[in-house]
Amino acid sequence: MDVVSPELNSILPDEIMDTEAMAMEEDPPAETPAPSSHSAAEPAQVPMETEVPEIVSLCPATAPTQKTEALTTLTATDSTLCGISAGTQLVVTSSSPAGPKMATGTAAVTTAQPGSPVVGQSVAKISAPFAPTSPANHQLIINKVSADGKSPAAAVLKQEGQKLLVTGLSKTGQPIVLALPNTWSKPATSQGTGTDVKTQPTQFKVVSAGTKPVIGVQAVSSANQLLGSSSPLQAQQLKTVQITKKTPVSTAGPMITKLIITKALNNKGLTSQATVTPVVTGRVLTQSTPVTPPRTITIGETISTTPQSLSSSSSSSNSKVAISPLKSPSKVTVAAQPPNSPQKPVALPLNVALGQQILTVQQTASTSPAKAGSSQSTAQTVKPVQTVAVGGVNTSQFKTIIPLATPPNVQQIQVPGSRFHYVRLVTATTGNTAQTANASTTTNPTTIQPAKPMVMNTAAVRMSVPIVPAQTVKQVVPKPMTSAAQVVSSSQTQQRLIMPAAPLPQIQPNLTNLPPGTVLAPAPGSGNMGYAVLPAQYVTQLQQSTFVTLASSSGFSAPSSIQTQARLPLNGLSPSETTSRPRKPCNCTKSQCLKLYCDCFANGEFCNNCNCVNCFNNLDHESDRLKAIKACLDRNPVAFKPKIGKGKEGESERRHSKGCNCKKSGCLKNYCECYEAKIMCSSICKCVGCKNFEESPERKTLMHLADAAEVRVQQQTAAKTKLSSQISDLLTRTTPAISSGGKLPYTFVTKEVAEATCDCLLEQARKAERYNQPQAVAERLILEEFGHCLRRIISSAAKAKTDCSINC
DNA sequence: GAGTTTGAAACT
DNA sequence: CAGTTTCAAACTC
Repeated sequence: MDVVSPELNSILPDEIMDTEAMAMEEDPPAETPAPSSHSAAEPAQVPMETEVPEIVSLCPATAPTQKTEALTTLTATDSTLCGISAGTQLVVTSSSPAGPKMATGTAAVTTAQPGSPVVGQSVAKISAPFAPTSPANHQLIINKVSADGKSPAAAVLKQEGQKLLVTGLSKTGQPIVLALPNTWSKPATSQGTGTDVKTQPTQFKVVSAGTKPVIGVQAVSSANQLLGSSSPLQAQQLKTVQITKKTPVSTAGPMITKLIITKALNNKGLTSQATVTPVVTGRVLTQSTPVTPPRTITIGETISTTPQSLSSSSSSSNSKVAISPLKSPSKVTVAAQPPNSPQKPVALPLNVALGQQILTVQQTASTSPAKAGSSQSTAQTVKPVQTVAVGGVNTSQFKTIIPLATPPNVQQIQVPGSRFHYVRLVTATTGNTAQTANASTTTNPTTIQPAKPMVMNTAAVRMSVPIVPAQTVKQVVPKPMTSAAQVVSSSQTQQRLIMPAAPLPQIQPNLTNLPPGTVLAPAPGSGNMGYAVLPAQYVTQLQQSTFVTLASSSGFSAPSSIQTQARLPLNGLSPSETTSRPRKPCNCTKSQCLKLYCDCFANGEFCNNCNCVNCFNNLDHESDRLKAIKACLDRNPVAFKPKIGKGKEGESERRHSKGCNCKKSGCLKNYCECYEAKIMCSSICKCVGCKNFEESPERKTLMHLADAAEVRVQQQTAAKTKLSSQISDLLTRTTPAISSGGKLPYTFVTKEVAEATCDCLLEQARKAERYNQPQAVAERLILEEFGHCLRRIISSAAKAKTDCSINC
């Protein structure tokens, strides 16, 4: 992993990216969030995975019905509507004309010129001119932090306005709009504990990824800003919205609640210019597009009222999260319920309804004012964090909603189905926050995991949030899913999020070569922003466990303070995952799976179901793993980049980046990395006696043999399948014999009958051999003979049964 | 399954 | 950078 200094972090809006894509990206993402410049910097369009334009509005709302009201009456002082106080809801709504309208509708429409800030409105309005082209990848990270526990965030917003960053444009120009009401961060109570915490500018980060995994736009300002950027990105859309909300607690100081929504969208097919109609009702922002169905994401904090889902498809239960991989309109509702009273537990129901996938996440967080009060600046507990990784159809769409709790705790969003699987974590830091959070991913809202108080540095903490099986809290109730629907979460394994990456030695980040599992973290005591880069494999591994609950807190001051144990399945001990794990297990014995000898490690994966000994390539040894990654990168900055890449123009499309050095194998065995990758050696190879070239007769012979073997295997498999089917069919047809008390046909397979059958089969084999029949033919003859034998046996059995019934 | 071979990775 | 060692996968028996 890499640890990025806060300074670097601050200047890296798009540090999270696919390394490969980054390498291909020539133009660094514009640091400035200016929409125009950003769009200009965007590379050529790439196919969008999601066609659905989205408008995401984040604002607290207690009920959808209040949205309209908030729209019209929302003022800077209107903290009740969008305030952070308990019961408030953050509603993210995205709708398109084609789809069902949201309950809130579009009360307000604001169209802003590119880069033109919207100021003066108490209601945040976002409208970004998006280029007709849409980015393939979108990642939106919004981090809103109000460190000021004394003054209401609303006041700050009112005066300085909110900052809104809009990034991510659909291929068709569909914008992703994020709107936050001015009162979003406004605390219900303006009480400050008198701490030295100063009002910090509301911070939003929006990162969109196009050809790059993430093309980020980061803007931090106290003034209202409208940042819009259109990026002709292609590929996958990843949206990450992280919202940090601080609710000042009279005694404990501000409490920060973070919500992260990551969404990967497949914008393919969108051709119509998205009509952006950002409506900020103070609670709901809606966007409608002519083509795509509306998508609604509702994130709400509710105190007494259950989170209301605006989507009809979403489950009525607030604890359900439905995610639809389909392009069909979807709604995502996330309700976070911070406690008005720090002493009361806060339930953060997360409702996301997307198509057929339904996820239920119940998150409960409680704050302990006493703890916070005792140590205003240091005590902090990890808020419950939920991560939902959803693999959409064809893995093109994903939506992940992760509510984040305390600032140091960053939750990650997994976006499977995309080559960009990295998650950017933005951490809000308020030096003085104490929070106790419990998180549980369960339909049962009552499940609460007591959070451990943690001492954190005043500095922001970045951490990686790998998802591991939860030992304690996770409770998942499988939802009935349609065949097309994929269950995001599995009840088989409990998982939780852990946040290991605490103060780690800073690693000079090489953004172009971020290794898998890279965590961008600030040095202890500095910086507020954190980034976590997760390897793509994490997604795969995490997909197995949908619900992740961060139930425990970890101290970030020292690695040893990590309280949450990574609970990856022990090697070979997780049968439930074996079926979904295509990768070969490693057998490392001496490397601790922390060197490139280990394929798992080299691929950026955690060891899972491996046969390794003394494995450190897991979350239990996150620190060691990070160090090992750093060491590997020190030796070879591109150590984690794919070895097989594009060759020079005119050469083979795929070639080994370094070339092989084979001496004895002739590059015709799997020892050779080129041969193993099924590519021919190239000019950069240093192999001796290479036979792995186009005209090589040995290679051709080998290939033919391999093809023949493959065909043979397929034939055998087909024959076995057919035979099995026949046997099953025969047994099925003879089932009545069982019910009638008769003997089953196989009872007639006596030793003599078996021997006779074998003789028949052998005779067929000899026959085929005599006539030099191919093996396939011989196998067919044998199988056919076997079928004949079975029929005769069954026939005899039936005859015997008939005779018996007559005689008896 | 044990032992050997092989070449990349790591080390000097 | 070259030579050597280590390592784990590939391969053979």
